[in-house]
Amino acid sequence: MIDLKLLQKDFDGMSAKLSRKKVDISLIADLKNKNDALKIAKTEFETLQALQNTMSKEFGIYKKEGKDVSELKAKVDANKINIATALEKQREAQEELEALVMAVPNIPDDNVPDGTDENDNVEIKKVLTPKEFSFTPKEHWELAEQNGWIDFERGVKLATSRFSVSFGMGAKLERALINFMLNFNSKRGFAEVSVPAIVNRNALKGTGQLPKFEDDLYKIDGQELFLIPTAEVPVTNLFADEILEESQLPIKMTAYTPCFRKEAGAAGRDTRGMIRQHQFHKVELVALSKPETSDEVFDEMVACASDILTALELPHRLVILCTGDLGFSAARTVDIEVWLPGQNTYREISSISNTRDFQARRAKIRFKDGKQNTMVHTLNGSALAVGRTLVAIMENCQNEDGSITIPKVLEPYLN
RNA sequence: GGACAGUUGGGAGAGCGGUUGAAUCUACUACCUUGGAAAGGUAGCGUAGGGUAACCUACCGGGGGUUCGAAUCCCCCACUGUCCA
Repeated sequence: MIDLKLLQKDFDGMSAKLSRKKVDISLIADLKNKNDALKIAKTEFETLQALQNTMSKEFGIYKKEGKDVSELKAKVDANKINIATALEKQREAQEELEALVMAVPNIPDDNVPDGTDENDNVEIKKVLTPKEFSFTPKEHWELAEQNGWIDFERGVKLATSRFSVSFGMGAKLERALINFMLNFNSKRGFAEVSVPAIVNRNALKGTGQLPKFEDDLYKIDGQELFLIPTAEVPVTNLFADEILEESQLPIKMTAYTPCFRKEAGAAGRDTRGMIRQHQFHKVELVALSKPETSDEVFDEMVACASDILTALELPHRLVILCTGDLGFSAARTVDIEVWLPGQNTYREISSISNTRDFQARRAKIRFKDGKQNTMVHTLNGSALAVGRTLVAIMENCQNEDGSITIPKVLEPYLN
């Protein structure tokens, strides 16, 4: 959630920044008007309420002293009607404002490049050089089937399209990768947590998936519960509604969870293979930090994810997302794209975001900043998407006969 | 699935329908005391919004109701605990 106080103070500055993210100026103006309207409605209600409170107290005193209350009661009854209308007005204003503000995305950092889509993202650096193949490298689905690692048809049989089943070394590698990544992240100071894969509406509001993106989520029928699209949701919300001690920060966590996405709007994209599945494994990094150190923590997270790929000997590049490609909650995002020789392109394998205080304000995660309470900064990033890592290993480590040479760092995890 | 009990401030734990945002204990912070500490004393100590300020408003699991007035009474829901099937 954006800071409404700041909007009031610096409307022009804020709307200029938000318009970089394609937010309609008229919507921001509307937001400010609604906020002002709410303030007026609130003041009106509170004045009436204060009067009512005073009279009610008098009423009690009158009764005690045995005085006649009929005149006072008439006044109080009359005021009661006014209060009811004022309250109703305030409630309406509140609801209108909330509906609007919950749908406004985060403000991009000043140094995020302008752009309309992923083509305007800016490469920061490349790590490791893709190796030359003396043959035409195959795509991962071909390798996966040839090695008997992944069965796409049986996934469809059990569920529906975009589900798959891993067998043998494919299944083992998934497990190995999860363990390897969790250990790697732990060594970098991210404490391991294990969280529910089902969360309530409130948690999803806290991190920004709701109310705007309900169509992307799997909802449990008849219950206000959803399958998580990412561990970011439960892990970030661990500290919702809490006021942390300054000494606790930064809190750095890592968690493995399955992730579930409807992939609404992705029809026809990546239908083949396991790039885009409805259910996938992911190891996530989440951090809460003081505002002044969140950039530092962000860099640590990017380095952590990138170093995992380096350890796996997978060539990749870092890309900073432009304003048009930035997610709803993010102020700044760096994507890590891994090289896929079969597809002859770099594909996203990790996305690391600093949401500043956007999620913290929604989820009410604060810390004691001297005498006052201040919103923390929340950060999240994949380290890494497991299925896509497996894809990258298959394509990068393939031999001419279709066999795959497993990266050395994984050996301890496969015995 | 059924019955009963509970949900109050960081923790523990009071609270008759009226001046209670809430006793008390504890924790915490500052100061006094001390050579230093302990003990003791004094003061402060929930969150959010509004106001230059005095101060005002809201919040006692969530939602609704009764009442001039609700932490307190009624209804619904959620959660926790105990017992039963």
